[in-house]
Amino acid sequence: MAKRSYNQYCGVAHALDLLGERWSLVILRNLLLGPKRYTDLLDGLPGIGTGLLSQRLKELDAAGIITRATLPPPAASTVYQLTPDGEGLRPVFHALSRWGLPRLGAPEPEQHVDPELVAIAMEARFRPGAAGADGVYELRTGGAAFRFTITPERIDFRVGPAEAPRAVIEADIPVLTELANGTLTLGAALESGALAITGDPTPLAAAFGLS
Amino acid sequence: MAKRSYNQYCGVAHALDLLGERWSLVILRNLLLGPKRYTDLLDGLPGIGTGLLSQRLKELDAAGIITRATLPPPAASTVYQLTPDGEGLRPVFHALSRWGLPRLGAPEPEQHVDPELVAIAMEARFRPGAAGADGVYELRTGGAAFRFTITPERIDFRVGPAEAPRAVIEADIPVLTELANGTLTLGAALESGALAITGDPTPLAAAFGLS
DNA sequence: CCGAATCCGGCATGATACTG
DNA sequence: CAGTATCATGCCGGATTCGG
Repeated sequence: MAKRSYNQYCGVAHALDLLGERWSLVILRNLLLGPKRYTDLLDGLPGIGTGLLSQRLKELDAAGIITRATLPPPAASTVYQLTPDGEGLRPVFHALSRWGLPRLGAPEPEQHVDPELVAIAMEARFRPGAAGADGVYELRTGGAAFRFTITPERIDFRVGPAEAPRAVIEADIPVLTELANGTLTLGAALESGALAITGDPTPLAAAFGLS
Repeated sequence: MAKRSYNQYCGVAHALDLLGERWSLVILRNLLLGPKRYTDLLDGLPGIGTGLLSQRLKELDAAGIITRATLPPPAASTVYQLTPDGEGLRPVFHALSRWGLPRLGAPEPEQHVDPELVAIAMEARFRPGAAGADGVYELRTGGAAFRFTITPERIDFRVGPAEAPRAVIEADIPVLTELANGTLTLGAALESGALAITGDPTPLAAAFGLS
């Protein structure tokens, strides 16, 4: 039985044929910060059901968007990660995040709140071309730490702390969300104590277009 | 009964809560070139089924992404159109088109081929910032004509011919698709006669990053 | 414990028929 | 033209089970 398709000669429709099924894009979003194991994916996707996750991973693998890899011993566990084709989806996620974030209010009780998701929102907020912002930084939020590297054209977030970061930025998840959103200025967040930066805030303000 | 949701505090997930159901994004894509009637949407979405189209239009209306409008007499027919929030989705479609187009081969027999869809691919291909490309142009393909207006930051496609365009570009749909894709150069297309431009091709080459 | 496969009730989808 | 009603089918979500 053939996969269902929109059957249109159109880049958008074809993208949605590959990515538009329920959970597909959300799974890929969770792979943006690096490889993940099956169980990690399950934990980050409340409600998915193991069978459907398994099926989606197979479809995305068959489409060349993700690969299954086996970590070297002693870890020896299998992980899923984006292929270069999958990495090419980053602009799609940035656009979705920039559109969706302003419509997201305060976290509701039943909502799953995850530090990785706000890291992705920050990645989407990044504006290339800021001068003098290059370097490695650290973001701490919701009990997690991320290391991010800025170059003039690119930003790269990874899970885990940074060594000798140029600056460390720390705030809770809703504050960072409002910041990524443009609802809250950097100045106001620093002044109220909702956000702390150790090191020089100037390059960060430039890289994220914050005032 | 509550709509189903990914229940995550994340801009991407929230966007997909509003847009991720089957057909939603494809319907919105078909509104990118201007308002459409119910039947026009049905014709452009083979396989949707009238009930589902009706339901999706209601959902998108309730979410503030589209509006229902009644044309002034004597037309007096109701059309659906993007709200400003819906217009804000353009970057999402551009990103999806740019990702999906390279994976789209030649049109297959069962695929629905539509001139509007290639116009959207051209819109997605547009690179802002080209100097000296401002003006009104016409695109003719697949039996349809489009008028597009270029400013330094923006391009705007509309259905229908242009008056006194600065240039007219004409080719069939697969050729334009390959061009939007980068698979075919402007030079090669002109030389082979697959594409014709009346007027000056230089500003078009600049605006679309074509060689 | 990790990484699934299987089964099942319920809802979403797709096609057709029908109505204001 | 612009939808609603109905119905068969298949997809989704949840629980359970099973092999490494």
